[in-house]
Amino acid sequence: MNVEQLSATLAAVASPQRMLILTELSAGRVHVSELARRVGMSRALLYMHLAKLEATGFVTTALELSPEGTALKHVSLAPFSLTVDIAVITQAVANAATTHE
Amino acid sequence: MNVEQLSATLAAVASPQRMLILTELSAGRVHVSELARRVGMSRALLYMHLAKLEATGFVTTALELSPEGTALKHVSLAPFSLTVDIAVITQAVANAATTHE
DNA sequence: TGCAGGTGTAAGAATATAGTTACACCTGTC
DNA sequence: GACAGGTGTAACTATATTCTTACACCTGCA
Repeated sequence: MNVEQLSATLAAVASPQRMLILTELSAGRVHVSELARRVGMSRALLYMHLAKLEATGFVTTALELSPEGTALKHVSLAPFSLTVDIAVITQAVANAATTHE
Repeated sequence: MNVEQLSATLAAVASPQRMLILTELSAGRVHVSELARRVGMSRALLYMHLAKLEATGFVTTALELSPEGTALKHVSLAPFSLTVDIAVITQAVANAATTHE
């Protein structure tokens, strides 16, 4: 984990809106339109937040067909636990930003 | 810890520049101008970053007189360890933003 | 007096993030 | 066909964050 990755990961979760999304998902997976209604935001905006959460591994998505035949994009919470202390940070800084891992 | 506080805390540390500052401070306390030289940024910009780190408790500052009589603002790393998982987030979301703690 | 080396901040520019609106397209049902 | 309810995204606006520049003021010293 380099400093750019750690920063992106922490930034993804450091948002009240995205914390609300994660909380809503903790009860179980939900499709995008329903999730948008529950958290009270437009689908377009939710897509932006989901893109950040998915890119950093906090959620996963799966496009599936409903029994009625319409496509539903299900969003699921991915298990995670982050610990941030000075050792983690110095380690991330030590890894060059250009390093793959 | 409510969602606003948790968000501010995570956002404070979710910055490559501020991670570099914390790493530099892990070797010991440094005064502001010296720290600015070491991390390669202007003092004005460093003050902005330090304000965020101090507001969220990652660093402490102390204004002291040097042996030569000039004032030096020493910056010290505060011990910290954050754990972020879904329980921490749901708990923060459950606490109203207007709640004090 | 004139530097050198500090502290502290205001004001504006540049950039990134967040949010809105509107569109195209799909399936099933009345 | 028209409608309800989905997915997906482009383009734009609004706002927040980051960064630069410039200033005022202080102490010690040649």
